[in-house]
Amino acid sequence: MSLLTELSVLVGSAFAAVGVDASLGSVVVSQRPDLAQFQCNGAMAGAKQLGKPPRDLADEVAKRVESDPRIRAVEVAGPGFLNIHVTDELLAQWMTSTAGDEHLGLYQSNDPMMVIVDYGGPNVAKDLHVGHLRPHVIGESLKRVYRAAGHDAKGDIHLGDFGLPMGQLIAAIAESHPDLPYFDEAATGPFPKESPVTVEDLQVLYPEASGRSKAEPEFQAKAQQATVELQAGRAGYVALWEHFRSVTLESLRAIYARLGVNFDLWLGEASTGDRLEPLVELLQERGVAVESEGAIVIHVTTDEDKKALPPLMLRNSRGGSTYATTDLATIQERVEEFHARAIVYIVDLRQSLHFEQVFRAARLGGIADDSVQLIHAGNGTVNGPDGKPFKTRDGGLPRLSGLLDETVALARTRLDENELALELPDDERDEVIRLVGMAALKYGELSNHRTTNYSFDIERFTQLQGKTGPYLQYVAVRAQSILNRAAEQGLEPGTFLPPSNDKERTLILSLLAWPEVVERTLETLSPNVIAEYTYELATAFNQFYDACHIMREADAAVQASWLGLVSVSRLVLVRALDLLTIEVPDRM
RNA sequence: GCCUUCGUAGCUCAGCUGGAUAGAGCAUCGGACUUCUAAUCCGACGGUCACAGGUUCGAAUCCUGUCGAAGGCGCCA
Repeated sequence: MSLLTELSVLVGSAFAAVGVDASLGSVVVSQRPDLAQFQCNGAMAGAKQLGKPPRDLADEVAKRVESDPRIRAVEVAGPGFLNIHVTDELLAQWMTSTAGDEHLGLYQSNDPMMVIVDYGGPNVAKDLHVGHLRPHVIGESLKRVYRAAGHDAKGDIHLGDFGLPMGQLIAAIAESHPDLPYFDEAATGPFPKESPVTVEDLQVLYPEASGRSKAEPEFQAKAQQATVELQAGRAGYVALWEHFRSVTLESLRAIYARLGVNFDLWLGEASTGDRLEPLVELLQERGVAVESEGAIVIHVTTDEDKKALPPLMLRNSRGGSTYATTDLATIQERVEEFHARAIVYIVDLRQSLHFEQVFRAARLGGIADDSVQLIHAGNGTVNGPDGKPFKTRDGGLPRLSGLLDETVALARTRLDENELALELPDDERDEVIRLVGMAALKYGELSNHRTTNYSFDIERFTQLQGKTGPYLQYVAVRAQSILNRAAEQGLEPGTFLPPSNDKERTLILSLLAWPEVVERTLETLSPNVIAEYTYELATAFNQFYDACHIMREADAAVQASWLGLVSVSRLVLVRALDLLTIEVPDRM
């Protein structure tokens, strides 16, 4: 329950009483704060149903609503807007219940779902680059939002550890180090525990091998052969592949620790290996998968399509699986083993067609029925500050780890320049700088809508003022600082009094809007809704802070109520930032 | 060629699924510190929402077309 729901119920019953649908009574935060706190636009639509002028209907509803003791005033404006003001007492009541609620008013789903959030998808042997930032941060955020709404969400890294690239690596190493035991066809193991290659080696090897594969048909054939044998379970190849996987994961874990990204499942494409054959057979039995031009495909076009979609390639003409196959098998795995009721993919929008094919195939083949939501929550691309695709001077993509270093270094420069946090011990200050850097980066990322192609401008993101991560951390820390100071004087947050000025009212209204913010984030699957909100809340708090000098307040009851406001403001802000994967230091 | 997404202030972006006078940040100009952390707050300037039609009480939002941008289009992932 939230204040908005309570009001919607009230206004809805008034609509029902005059003979139209109660759902017309949906109350939203006013778009004109100068005119009202809340508004309802239902009269315009309802008037059509009743065949009477909207203002007449609005007047009737207003009359019923304004007699309610919780309502201070209702006005009808324009074509039939209901402008609603609630009593200050109601606001105080809601602050009391919000402060006493461990979820701070957030709806907890009464039908919790198992949600698998698939984000990241880094590839074995490839370093993370700037482009990986988006899905990782958005995915981690959405996973937390699902949890905050009472769902059981798991993040799956879905490692790219399958297919031709693996064969290319094996073929390359077979050429450069033919004496290694992994290449003895008869060998069954055990093989050395130590990896023959480091992750750095792989990062050099992979682009080479991939390039050669395109240019040299002979090498390509070897790579394809190795891929097939690896998938068939040749012991030496499997052992070598496991090394690729483990050295890659080790380096990934380090960077995820810095980023604050946590996966619950460390599965990959290859973990579906045992499912591929039976899946293809099953889909053939069901008549969904058919032979075409030497391959096995699933036709996914429907009559409603303007243009035929390419069929999903289940097995290519060489007998190999594609990533469509593994993605389909992964859906099966998630449904059967994890009982997923929603699978959310945070993957580049450019893969839209692929997911459309896979989702349709999953429905057609009965892999996931309609009780399982399949969602491609695609993300846009990252551009450089010039608005063009992000590239380094040599044309490559900047490495993510380097980018993190750069960001933290810039955060340090900012703090140094402004002579901030100088009183902190060195190690604490270092940690603050790290958190400030990460906040800058993540807020810069998440304040954009998920689908936009945004300009990555670290100079702008690390600004300490304006709509940035560091600003939001600062506000939360400032709130904490007041609470600390109050506690030193033995002052505690107390009973919420009805607000006595507009800054206070605005702050309370902002705090009480939090449940709908999370709700809407879940509807749009875009964390920028929360990012936008944190800035609004922070601004409302700062205005309150500016207008109401808490420590200097003479009236002890008012002071205690204000301290309560500070406390809840800080809690909501910190919670909201946590959903954006942003951490707030104790002081800064 | 076909399909998809996008085009909002000088710059970077929001815009709560069709509502009132389209909002922020940055930049520019001006104001507020004997401070509960000024990393703040207040004000000013800045828009034919790419363009043209249409749908209706009402359109940045929905439909059609034009121009422009990015991306995708069976055996890579």
